[in-house]
Parts: sequence; structure tokens; C-alpha cells
Amino acid sequence: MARHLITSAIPYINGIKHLGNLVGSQLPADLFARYQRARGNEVLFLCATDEHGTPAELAAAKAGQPVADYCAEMHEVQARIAEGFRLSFDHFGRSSGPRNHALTQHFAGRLAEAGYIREVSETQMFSHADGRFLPDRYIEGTCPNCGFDSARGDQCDNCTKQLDPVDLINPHSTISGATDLEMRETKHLYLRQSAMKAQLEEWIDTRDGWPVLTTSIAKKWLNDGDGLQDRGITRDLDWGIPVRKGDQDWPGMEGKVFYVWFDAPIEYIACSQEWVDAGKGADWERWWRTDKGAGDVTYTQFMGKDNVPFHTLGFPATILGSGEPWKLVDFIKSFNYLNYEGGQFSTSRGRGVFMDQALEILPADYWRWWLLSHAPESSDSEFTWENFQASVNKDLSDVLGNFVSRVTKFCRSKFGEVVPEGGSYGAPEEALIADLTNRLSAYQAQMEAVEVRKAAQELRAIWVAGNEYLQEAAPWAAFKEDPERAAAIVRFSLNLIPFYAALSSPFIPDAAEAMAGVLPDAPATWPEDVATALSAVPGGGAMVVPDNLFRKLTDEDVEDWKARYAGTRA
RNA sequence: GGCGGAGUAGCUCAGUUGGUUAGAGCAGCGGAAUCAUAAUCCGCGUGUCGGGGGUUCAAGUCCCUCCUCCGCUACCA
Repeated sequence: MARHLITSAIPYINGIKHLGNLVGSQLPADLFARYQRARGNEVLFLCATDEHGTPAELAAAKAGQPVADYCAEMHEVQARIAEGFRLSFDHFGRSSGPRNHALTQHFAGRLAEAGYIREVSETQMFSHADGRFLPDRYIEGTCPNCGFDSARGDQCDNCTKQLDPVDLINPHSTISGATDLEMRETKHLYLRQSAMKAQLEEWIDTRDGWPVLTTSIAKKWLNDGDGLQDRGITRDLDWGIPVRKGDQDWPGMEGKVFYVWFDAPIEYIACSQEWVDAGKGADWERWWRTDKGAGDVTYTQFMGKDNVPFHTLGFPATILGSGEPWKLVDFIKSFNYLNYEGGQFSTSRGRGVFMDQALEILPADYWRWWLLSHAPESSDSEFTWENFQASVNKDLSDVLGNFVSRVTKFCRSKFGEVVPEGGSYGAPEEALIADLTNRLSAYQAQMEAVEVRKAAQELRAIWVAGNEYLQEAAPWAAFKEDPERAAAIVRFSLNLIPFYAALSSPFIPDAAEAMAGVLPDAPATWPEDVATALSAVPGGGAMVVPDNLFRKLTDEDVEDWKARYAGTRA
């Protein structure tokens, strides 16, 4: 039995994510996790909320809450929505938890001992009114280059010139508007990624079959300009993991916390400890320590392209630099962005459909199917309501839902609510078995390769094959001349339904469950052999006619939703 | 500016290391069937493969150049 460790990029705590965020990491990760479990493999699927950093502090302040309370509340909100989408995390953790505190401090200590940490004194903008150092993006002023009056401290949005906050004319804090800013000296820790460049590059170069998107981004960071740069891993904030060297104080670093991007990936490991703490598992080290049983683990990460540098370079640098036998990622599946009706999803402007809104409109399966079958793998892709309506109606209602409906209702009207007896399978059935055997192995190959869209296409073709067979076998015609033959056709067709349930379950788990209920006696296992699966329930077995699996989306629905999510979410 | 991704049928997209008449789904047109959520099945595609140039017996697939869109650009995460 293979063992799969699967992680999704951890969503930031600052609000509810939109469909683009969902399809970029959590959803495909869930697809893969469900598939591997269905194949009988051992899976540990982890995700968490990413809770540190300035935006979390500001969001909490805006909500009038202590940041810890805000994060706790938003974590619950995200956890409930994840359940709504049927995201099957073995544990949904929190990067602010005590396990991550200890582990992050541990890694920092190991890195320091190994000589991979250096201290850097630098000057940064301090705002007296805000009582904090301001990240460059939170400072605005007039661009010295073009005169644009809302240039940010890192870059002018008007002329695209890269800036330093001290260059700005009349700089002010975008948090409070305060202008009493001063440059203050502060000391920070830098992770010496540059010292590990050769090691990281060798590792990247020897990865086989990684998506171009993943390796090209990694290589770019490795070789851009002067090569891989050292990275600051501490910040002058209150909310975060206090800078400590393992369990020791870190002289000179009092009052500082680790940078969120340092501690967030470590949460992948800490999350497995939380999983044990929650009583869901007994041993996290056999997933993460190659010296303690993780040698046979295959580790797959899922993320949007903006997260790739941190997962290909930053986190591996942390792991390799520690000198300890931690499990490194085996495969990084990265995604491009999903656009919304000709533009970008926008969290700040409320443009597009957010996860909570999506579930208010339709059950998870509709979204899961559309998003996964249109996952932005090779390039950015686009959500339009027209496409959503057409795909969902055609694929789910017409091809799959209607197949289940026509078979079960025909059976009920001619043979009653039971799997009909009599007759035997012949050439048409054998032909379909042969076809499905090929398609099943193609489907499995795409799933193993994490080719999400291609897997969806293959699954759809498997659904279509059932309709083709039924149309050709025409039990409604056979029934008039040869009821025994019609019985065999219907029996075969009914057995296709639990077969479809098993194959479809990674994509549309709720509908799969409903399909599995049609023949309660069918084994709820992955069909290793098609012929066996399609004769699993013999004549006389129970048959339950289900409600329609999916409803059709009307033009009125679509018009309504399109107007509702055009922008300005409250 | 630099780097990366993309530009293939009305729409969404496949097209491995260059090799027979460039493919799929949707939409559209024609037909069959009538069990079913007016669902299904069959048939029908000459598209300057973004423009131009080049290498080659052969290029959507390699090289050069130009155009357009998108992303990233390291203190938002």
C-alpha cells in the first residue's frame, strides 16, 4: 500500500477565499487525496489557516477584535466552508498554534547552528501614530519619478518604477494616514538561501516530470539578477511567533516575530502534530522523518503560482539547512489563476464568487465539477456564468444525472424496484467492458499524474459510454420482443451506476454517494476489474430509484447570479 | 525594463522527443430513438495553428524577429 502525504497551500486568515483560490490548491489537493484513498492507499491530507502577518493585524483591528480572537473566529468560518465543499482534510490546522511556535523556533535554532542565519541591521519606516514599522506597501506618497500621488513604497503603480519608501515625497501611512514617519534602525535575521543555491538548484534540476510552471518559476528565482537572495525571516510585529533559537532566547531579537512566510510552510509539519494532538492519528513522524518511517512516503504539494518560490526554495532551504532528515516534497503541482468574467477575481473589490456565496447558490458538486474540469493548469483560465451553466447542465445533468434517471426509472416501470433477473450478457456488454477497461486505465493514469482537466475529460467520456451503450442496446425496444434480453441490459446498466459512483467520487463526492445508494448491495470499492464490477449485483438485488442527481441551471438563474456578483461585495 | 506563461475551429481547450489529410467537448446544422431531468445517440469542421523570416525531405512542434494578453519582479501574503 502506497503512502501519500498531501498538502494544500494554506489559505490566509484574512477573509473568505474566492473560487480562484479554491481551484488553485485546496480543491485539486482534495481530488488527489480522495483518489488515493479510493485506491486503497494510505493518505495524510493536511491544510491549515495561515494566520500571521500585518494583514491579519489590520483585519482584526478593522473588525474591532483582538487579533487572536479574530483569527480563531475566521479559522472556524474557513473550516465550515471547507466542510461545505467536502474538502477531506485529515486535519485543518492553524499556523498560530503552539506546535508551530515550537517547531518554527526549532528550525530557526538549527539553521543558526548550521550557520545559515545572519543578522542584518537595516533602517525601516516607523510610524509613531500606528506604533509600528510599516511594510513598504503600507506607505504611500508622491512618486519622485512621475509625480503620481498614490505611489506605494515599493513601486509606483503609475510609472511602474521600483521605489524605496525614503524616495517618496510626502510619505504617509495608508493605515492611519499619519505623516510622522521616521527611518529607524532595526535588526533582522536573514536566511542565507544564497549559501544553499547550488544545493537547491541541483535538487530542482533532478526533479522529474514537474510542471513547467513550477520549475520555471524556481529557476527564475535561482538565477535572476545576482542569483538567489538571502531572505529576511523576522519582522517587527506583535502578532506572530516570537523569535527564539530553539527553546533559548535570541539576544537582540526581543520583541520580534518570525516572518509569516518562514513559519507558514513549517505548519505543514506542525499540522501533522496537531492531527495527533486531536486524537486523529498516532504517529506524525512516520510521515515526516525519513529516519522514522517516512522513507516510503510520496509527498505532493498543491498551490497557486504565487506560492511556488516559497515551496521550491524557501521551505526546502529551511529543511535542508536544518541538517535533519525531514521529508522533502516529491511533486509540486502548481496552478495559474482563474479569472472572472473577463477580469480578475478581486478580494478587495468583491468581484467574483466567494466560497461562502458559492455554497449559498448551489451544492458543492456543481462547483467542484466545473472548477476541476476547467482547472487553470496550462495557463490562466476564465470563469463565465454561461460556460458554467453549459458545462454543468450538459455534463452533470444531461450526461450523468439523466443516465442514472433513465436507467432506474425504466427498470422501475418494467421490472419494479429490484435488479431484474434473467437473460445474459452478450457482445454489446463485452464491448463496453473492453472500452471501459481502456478508459479506466487512462483515467487512473491521468489521476496518478495529477492531470486534473484530462482526468475530468476521461471521466466524462466514461459517463458518455454508458449512454452510448444504452442507446444501442435499447432495452425499451428489446422489452417488446425479448423481455429476458431487456432484463440483462437493465441489470448491466444498473451495475454501471455504482461503478460510476466509485470513479466519480473524487470529483463529486455527494452525487457519488447518491449513486452508490441505487444498488445498496454493490461493494463500495474501487473497480479493479471492470467485468467483475459490472456483474457485482445479480438479479434479485435491491434497487432504489434516487431523486434527480442534479438540477438544470436556467437562464434566469444565471442572469440573477451574474448581476449579484459583479462587484462591491459588502 | 527584466523574467516567465499564453496566443490552435464561434466558445473552452488537447496537441509527448518535428513525420501520414491539425483533434476533443460545447454551440450550430441534419438524422435516429422515445427509457429519461425536451434528456440521449449517430453524422457534418478547408481553421492564414498571432504576423513575418529561417533551418529541414518534413514545423502548430526547432531558431530569429515583431505584435497582443496575463502573471511575477523578492518588505502584502
